[in-house]
Amino acid sequence: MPLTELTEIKADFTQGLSQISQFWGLPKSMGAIFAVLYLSPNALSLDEIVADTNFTKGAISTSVRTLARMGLVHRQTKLGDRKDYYLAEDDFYKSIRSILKGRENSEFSRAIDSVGTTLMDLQASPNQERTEEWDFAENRVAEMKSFFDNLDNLVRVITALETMNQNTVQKVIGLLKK
Amino acid sequence: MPLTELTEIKADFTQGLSQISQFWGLPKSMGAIFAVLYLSPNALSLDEIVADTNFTKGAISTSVRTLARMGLVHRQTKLGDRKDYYLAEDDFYKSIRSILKGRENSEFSRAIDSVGTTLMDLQASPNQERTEEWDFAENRVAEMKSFFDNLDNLVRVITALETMNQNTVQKVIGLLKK
DNA sequence: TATTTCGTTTAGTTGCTACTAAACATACAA
DNA sequence: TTGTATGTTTAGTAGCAACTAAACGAAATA
Repeated sequence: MPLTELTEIKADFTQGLSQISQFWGLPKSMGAIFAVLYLSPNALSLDEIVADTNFTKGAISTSVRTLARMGLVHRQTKLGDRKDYYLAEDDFYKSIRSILKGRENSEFSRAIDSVGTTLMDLQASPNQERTEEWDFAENRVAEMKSFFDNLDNLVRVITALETMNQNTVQKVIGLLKK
Repeated sequence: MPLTELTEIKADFTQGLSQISQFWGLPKSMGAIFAVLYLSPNALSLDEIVADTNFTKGAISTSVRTLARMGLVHRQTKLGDRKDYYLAEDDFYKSIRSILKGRENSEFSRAIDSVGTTLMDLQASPNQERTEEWDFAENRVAEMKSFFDNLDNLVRVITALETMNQNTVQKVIGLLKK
């Protein structure tokens, strides 16, 4: 039996995005915030988001700011109004690029870099110290690094795209299908 | 100053993969286990992994099993030997496909599905109940669903690939570059 | 049968992080 | 000035998930 009340449906949708958010290791509140903004025709103030999500103002304040930093929502200000208003980004492809762009600064890239330094450590060894195990490790790490470099390259290209849409994805799919 | 001892270098590498693992919301132990297996020329028993990682047997037991379920490591048994031996998958592209395959069962796809049911709920409304807000929400959710469908399609194609390697990635990059 | 050797399961602990509640800061208005 | 409306920061809490330690089970061996 389908839901009939719009508020019910919205709540359900919000719940769904919260789970997705959680799945990706992000706070549930971020998914919830995005959901209510995404379904709202007009930009919402912080307090309105609070009312729609049942989180506290403090939680919304911080979560909505990181959402804005990720480019998933946009902050608006109206003249003569001290409130901030928030709007959901509705171009998901743009969002993806925006998220990927933030990757350089992250803890993740630092960890990736460590693979590179490990490789350099292994390569820096004088030849007489070489053992089979050493060579094996060096080869393995070299393979991993080239894999990461490949991915990094892919991400770089994607973020550089000025447009990415269904069409782009379709083309990629077509290419992969052979 | 580069590290000189192989054990030091290995420890450093293990540490790096642990962080990466953690970054993706996985237990650090999984990254550590994969690291020691990946650098080992021969398959390792559970106790050997324990010795190399400083985790307890219980933790290794469960983590290595989920790694195996994800297809990132492989369990081996030798005749006349009760021990299990584990080997790291070294084809990362294969690993990616393997991971993506496990996605259908996951909590994630259930959440994705909820977007679809939300859309159906919205579409099931009799026309006289329609409001601007309702229509807006319906359009938005429809857009999101089509985005997810696109992604799903992409993943489906990728998992269906019999081979994926640097070459494939290069082709995709070439296509994206224009 | 008892004993050893392996892997698994369980009960309990720890640590992390999202969240709440409330204090705080800032700007505007009266 | 005091008061009011906003957003931010902080201190504390609660819940969760990874991990430890230890009990358990199962299989081989004696």
